[in-house]
Amino acid sequence: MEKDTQALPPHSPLHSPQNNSEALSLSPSLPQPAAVLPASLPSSPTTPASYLHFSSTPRVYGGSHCPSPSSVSDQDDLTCLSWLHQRGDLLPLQPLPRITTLPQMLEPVPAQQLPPTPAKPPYSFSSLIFMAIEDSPEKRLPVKSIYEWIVDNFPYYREAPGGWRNSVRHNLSLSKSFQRIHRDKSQSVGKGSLWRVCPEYRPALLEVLKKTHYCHRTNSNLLNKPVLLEATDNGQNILGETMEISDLDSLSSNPPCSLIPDHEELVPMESVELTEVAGEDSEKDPLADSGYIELHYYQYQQYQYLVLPGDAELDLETVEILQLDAEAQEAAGSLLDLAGGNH
DNA sequence: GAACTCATAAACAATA
DNA sequence: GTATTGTTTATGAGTT
Repeated sequence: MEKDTQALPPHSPLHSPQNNSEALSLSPSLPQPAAVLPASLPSSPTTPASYLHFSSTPRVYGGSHCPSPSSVSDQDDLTCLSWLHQRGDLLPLQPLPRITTLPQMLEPVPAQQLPPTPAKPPYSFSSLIFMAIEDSPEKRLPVKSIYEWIVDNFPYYREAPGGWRNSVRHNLSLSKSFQRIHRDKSQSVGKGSLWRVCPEYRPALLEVLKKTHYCHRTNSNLLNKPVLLEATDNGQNILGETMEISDLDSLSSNPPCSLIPDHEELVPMESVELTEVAGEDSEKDPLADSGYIELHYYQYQQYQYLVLPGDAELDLETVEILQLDAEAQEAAGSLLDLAGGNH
């Protein structure tokens, strides 16, 4: 309540809802970021409740979560994507360089507009399989585990007709991107083979994944079908356990704002060091040294919210710029070597 | 309109 | 015998 308003700077720009989709459609359908955000996040000293409206978590990847090659076996290569299912909408971004104003609240949104059923993820089966395999510690999975990963991360498939499993198998068999590995008989548990991502097709799969992600940023239709709500029954449980924005009463009485970036307040990002983004928080983020930032998008009613921890706040245009820059870096192979495949 | 990608369905064989 | 896995073919929708 109180903290909500105090988190919003008085000079925050006002934006129209119709622009919202373009600005916020970064991730229409995301793997569930359950347990990504610490429950203490909402009580961040600098952004008490601003995360409700527009903030993000400067989490970084490449640390303990995705170990460096020097410290891990070859099964944990640099291209670890294990953040995919548990970190919500991660974009390969630069550290957040600046703090901008927060958008202000506009008119309330009727709760009736909430999507009744989980939305189908925008990702192709190839992408889903790719994510599933990459998210496994061994970088290889049996079909059954691929099913489970998809169901766990995309609630749509929990209730979807079983035909999608056929599609998964169809993709595995047909796509050159995936290789079947015969299980060691001595270690074989269950039937079937293991599947892995063919290294030479890995960059392409990543590219597709990125494009899908990127493309749907501007697909307003998908804004109302956030996977973040898929697992909830009433659609009001924003992010479930990860959200401590549990005060939905305050939400209804203090409706969210539309999240349109302030074009006027963008600040050059190159002037900020990563360490600044990590903040002064005493708690060391294990992901703190990668070039990545984790963005959490939450859906409340028809709006999406980007959550930043601590005092990091930015507008979505900044996010976009950051992402573009990150992609440039990525292309240069400087960030997690995303497209580099196995080395 | 053609080519292409993708999703879906179905049939069938192999395997645990 | 059953369920699962893997392969193949076919079809239609959507996109380029």
